[in-house]
Amino acid sequence: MARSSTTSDVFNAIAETHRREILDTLIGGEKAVGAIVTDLSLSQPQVSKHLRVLNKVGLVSSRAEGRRRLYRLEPAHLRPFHEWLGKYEQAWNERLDRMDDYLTELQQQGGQQ
Amino acid sequence: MARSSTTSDVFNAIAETHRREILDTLIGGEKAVGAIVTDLSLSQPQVSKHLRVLNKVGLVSSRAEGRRRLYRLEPAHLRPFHEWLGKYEQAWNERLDRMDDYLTELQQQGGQQ
DNA sequence: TTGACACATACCGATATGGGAATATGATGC
DNA sequence: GCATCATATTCCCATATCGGTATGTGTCAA
Repeated sequence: MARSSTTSDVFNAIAETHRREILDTLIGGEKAVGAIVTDLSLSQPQVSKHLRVLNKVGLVSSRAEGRRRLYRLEPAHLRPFHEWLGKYEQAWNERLDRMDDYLTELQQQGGQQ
Repeated sequence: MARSSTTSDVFNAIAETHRREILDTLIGGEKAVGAIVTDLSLSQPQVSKHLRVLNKVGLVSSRAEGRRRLYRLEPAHLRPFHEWLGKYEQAWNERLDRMDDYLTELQQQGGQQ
């Protein structure tokens, strides 16, 4: 059965490292598929497929320019994340003291590497 | 091969609907496994396994109390997600005008249902 | 029309995942 | 020790997903 709710929801869309990288590279602005391919050193079909997923959930949109296809970020569709995360802000603040532990932990990890 | 980076990162952990529900139900405070099972109408092994994943990425912690095991939320570990989202705030603001389109879209969807 | 270029799709194999059923572990009370 | 309760773990199957390779589709130039 695997991941019950299929890839067509936003949370699954960003679960993939490569897809997040694609989104990251689009922060700068519109980009053609080929540009993403060279930027991230991924295969062309790989990129096309990931873009398809991102497009399905609305995180990117595309427009044709000649024989190229320009993709752009649609940050408004990051909204579900903001809203979901918002629910945790209170709990977050209530246990802000624990944050220190976490940061220390991070530093230790960084030092170990 | 499937999901290349395995379930051991926060993004994958929150990609699952049931895991998000479990996190949601823990916002109120510590809860025993059995309580989660009845609250969400999931099977006990299902809950245990999801908790295991959430625990691995640090989103929850557990403590034993008698023969029960109480899980609590560790919101500080949502930080990677929070930071990732932060990168998009600028792009977000730059294209705040598009937000209107999105909201309109939402309203239309709501009206159609 | 033909060929090159840019991208999308289809098909396939390997792998990982979620869920169910059964069982193991561990604590409690008798 | 023994039975019971609460939870964790194991085994198994069905399915989804990622990536590669090959091919389709559409656009431009000559």
